[in-house]
Amino acid sequence: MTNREFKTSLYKHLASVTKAVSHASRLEILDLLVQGIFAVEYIAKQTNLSVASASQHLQVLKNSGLVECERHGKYIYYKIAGQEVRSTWYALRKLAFKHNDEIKSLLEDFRTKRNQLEQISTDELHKKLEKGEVYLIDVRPEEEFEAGHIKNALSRPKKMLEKTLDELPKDQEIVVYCRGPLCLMADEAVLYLKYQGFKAKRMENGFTDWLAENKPLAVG
Amino acid sequence: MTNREFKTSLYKHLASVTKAVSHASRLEILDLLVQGIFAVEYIAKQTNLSVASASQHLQVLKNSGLVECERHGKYIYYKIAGQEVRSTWYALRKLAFKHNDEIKSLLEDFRTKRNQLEQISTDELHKKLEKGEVYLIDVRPEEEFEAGHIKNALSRPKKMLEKTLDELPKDQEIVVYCRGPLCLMADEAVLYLKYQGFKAKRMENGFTDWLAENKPLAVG
DNA sequence: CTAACATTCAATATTTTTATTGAATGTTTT
DNA sequence: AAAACATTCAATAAAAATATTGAATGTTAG
Repeated sequence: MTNREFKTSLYKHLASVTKAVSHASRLEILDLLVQGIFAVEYIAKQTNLSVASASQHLQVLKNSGLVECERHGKYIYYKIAGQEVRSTWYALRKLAFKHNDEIKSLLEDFRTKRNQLEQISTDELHKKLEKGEVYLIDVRPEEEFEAGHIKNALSRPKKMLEKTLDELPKDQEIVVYCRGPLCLMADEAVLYLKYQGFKAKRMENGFTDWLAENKPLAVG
Repeated sequence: MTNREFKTSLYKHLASVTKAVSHASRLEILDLLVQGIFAVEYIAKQTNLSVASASQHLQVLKNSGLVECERHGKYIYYKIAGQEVRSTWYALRKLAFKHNDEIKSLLEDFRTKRNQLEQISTDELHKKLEKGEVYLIDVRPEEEFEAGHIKNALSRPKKMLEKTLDELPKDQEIVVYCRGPLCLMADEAVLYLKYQGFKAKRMENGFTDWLAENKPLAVG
C-alpha cells in the first residue's frame, strides 16, 4: 500500500464518521442520545421522524461507530458509544456557534429572550441543593428524567407542571432545567411560573452540562 | 417561529457545518490547514486534487465558517477560522480512532511498523532542545516549514535530506518530525537515516501537537 | 496595455444520499 | 400457537452532492 493509498483510505473512513453527523436529523438524534439511552420509537417521536426513518438514521450512526444499541425485550435502546462522542459534539457545537454566521444570528434573538430570564449557574445550584435551599424542577419528558436526572430534582414535564401548580412553594426559590443550550423547555416553564406568581429561574446550562461536570445524579 | 421550526432550522444550519467536513478531500484539506496557511495551488497539490476541485471544496469549507481566506497579490491563502476548528478536528479524529472499527484496523499495521521506531515525546524533546542536545530535522515540504516550525529545527524535505546527508552528525542524536499522527514522512526519513547509519528517532506526535501544546515556534 | 498566471465560476453528467412505503423479522403476551 | 407490537429491511423515486470541463475574473509582470 502506497502512502497515497493509505491516506486516501484513511480519510475516506474518517469521512464515513463525519458523514454520519452530516444530516440535521442525525444531529438532532445525537443531541438527544447525549441525554441518555432511549428506544427507537421515543427517539422518532422526539425528533419528528417516522419510526422507519429514525431507524435508518440510527443505522447510519451505528455503522460509523458513533452509537451502540442493545435489545431489552421488544425494545431496542440506543446510546452513544462513549464519552468521546459527547465531547466531540460539544466541540462541534461550540465551533458552529462561534464561526457560523447563520447560526449566530439565529441564536441572537433566542439569547436576548433568554437573557431576560434570571439564571443560576450549575455550581451555585449544586451548593444550594446541598443546603436544601432550592426547589428543583426537571421539565424534560418523563422518559428522560427516568434515564437520569439531577439528584433531588422533581419530574414535572410541561403538562404535569400545569396540573400540579398548587403543590409548588409560593415563597421558595424554584429552579427549572431542561436538556441543554438548544432546548427551550425550561425557558417556557420559567415564563409560565413567573406569570403565575412564583419565584422561578432557569439553570444556566441544561442537564447535558451537569452530566459533563460529573455532578450528583439519580436514575429511575 | 414555533419551537419545532427553531429546532429544525438550527439543526439544519449545524448540519451545514458537519456537511462541510463530510467529504474525504475536505477532511484532508482541513488536516493540512491545521498546519498553517497555504495557497490554493499548494493545497491542491498536497491533496491530489485539481485546482478547480480544491477551490470548490475550499468554498464549501469557507461557506460553513470553518476556514477563511485572504488575498496577497495573485495568491489566495486559506487558513482555519480559529482554534476551535483545530480542537474540534482533534476531538473528531480521536473519536474515530477509538470507535470506528475500519479505521482501527487500518491503523493497526501502520502502528506496529511505527512502534518499531524509537520515539521521543514532545516534552522530552523540548527539554533536550533547550540544552542543545539534539539535532532536529523537519521533513515536511519547505512551504510548511516556512509557514511555521519548531524553533531550532532544520528544514530537510525528503529530497534535500538525501542530498545533504554528509552534513549530518554521525554520533549525535537526530530527531525527525512531520505533520502529525496521519503523516508518514517522518517514519520514512527515520528508516532511511538508520539505514544510512545515523542515530535517528521520530518525535512522538507531529508538528500539530507541538502547536497545540504552545511550545516554542519560529516562522519563515 | 498585454500576456501570464492563480483562482473562481458555471454548466452538466454522474454518483450518492434521502424519504417513503410496505413487507419481513424477532419478541412478548395471551 | 396466534396476535400484537417494535424494529429493521428492501425497493425505488426524488433530491442533493460531486467531478469535470472550459470560460470568466482579477492580479502581477513585462
